[in-house]
Amino acid sequence: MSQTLSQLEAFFPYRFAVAAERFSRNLMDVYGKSYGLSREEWRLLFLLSQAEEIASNELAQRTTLDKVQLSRASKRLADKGLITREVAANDRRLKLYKCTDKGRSLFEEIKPQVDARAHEILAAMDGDARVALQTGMRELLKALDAPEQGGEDQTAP
Amino acid sequence: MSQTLSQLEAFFPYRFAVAAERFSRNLMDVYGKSYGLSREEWRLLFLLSQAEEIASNELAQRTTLDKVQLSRASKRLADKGLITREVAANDRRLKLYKCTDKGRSLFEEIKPQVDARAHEILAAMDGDARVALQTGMRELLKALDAPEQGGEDQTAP
DNA sequence: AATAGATTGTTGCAAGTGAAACCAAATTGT
DNA sequence: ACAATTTGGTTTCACTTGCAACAATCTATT
Repeated sequence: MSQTLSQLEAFFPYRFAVAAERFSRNLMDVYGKSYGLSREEWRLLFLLSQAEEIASNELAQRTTLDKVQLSRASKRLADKGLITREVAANDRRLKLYKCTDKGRSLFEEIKPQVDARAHEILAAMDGDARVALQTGMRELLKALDAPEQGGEDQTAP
Repeated sequence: MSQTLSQLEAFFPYRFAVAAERFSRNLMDVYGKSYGLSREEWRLLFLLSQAEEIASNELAQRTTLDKVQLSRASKRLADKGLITREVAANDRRLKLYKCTDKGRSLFEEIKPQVDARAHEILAAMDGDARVALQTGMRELLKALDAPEQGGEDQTAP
């Protein structure tokens, strides 16, 4: 039964990365294969479908997308007619992103399927383990957000 | 303090992916920036540094690397002189991978640094949260490994 | 033994990605 | 008001990645 794991398989960072990879890929199958959205496009559409209008500088803070990814993903979404992007009137460097009706309705179509798939995976877990995972993840995110408690940059400028 | 999260930020799969991405990137900084190894190369070196000799078909099972990734990563590692790969005598389609002394000593040099970085991040978490994360992750991996309880493949062959 | 089929590793090509360069617009300092 | 710096978005270039075709080798069927 309990076959011994290789040291790599026992290595927590590896297990973490593998789990995340599989989980993510599982969901990508839903919005990717069927609807041709990349992960960045999906995230952006997700965000925009809820807000009326978001400026690019706001997005940069709220997402893990850097400006290059944002530029490319938004261009593709705009080409597909799912969002619009127009230059802001007050600051013409910025762009204002809006979800079109088409984009919003596509999101409404996809979202339940993604939820279902995620739920399907998590439902296979024990209830206690599920909450453990969620609380653990929340704390990990805090730890990753924390100001790198000193050990980050040893080189002087 | 507790600013309301956007629905995307509250979406568990998103949080999971972000956490994994940051965590992984943090470690990649160690073996990547300083030693020029890709994640696949690092994993392969990790695995090979422990075993005497591994055949490619074994590797396919034990890793998340598909055959293309394996071919490319192993070629690069071989070019750097960190591993050797020779065709198996009994089945000349297969290849046998071995870690060279150079590869093993490089691994021994990097591994503690990766451990240290991982520990540094996890140490910023509360102890309870840390074990919660680990048990949750273990159960999630089980759930992901599980025979996809029905909903996976609806297309008949 | 010979052909058909399956398995394995590599390669070619198109699409994607990251880092740096680049251009446009705004802000600051003089 | 003008030049210098800063900020934001796009583009370019080199490199990686995923998918599919490919060649090489083994297995099975006749």
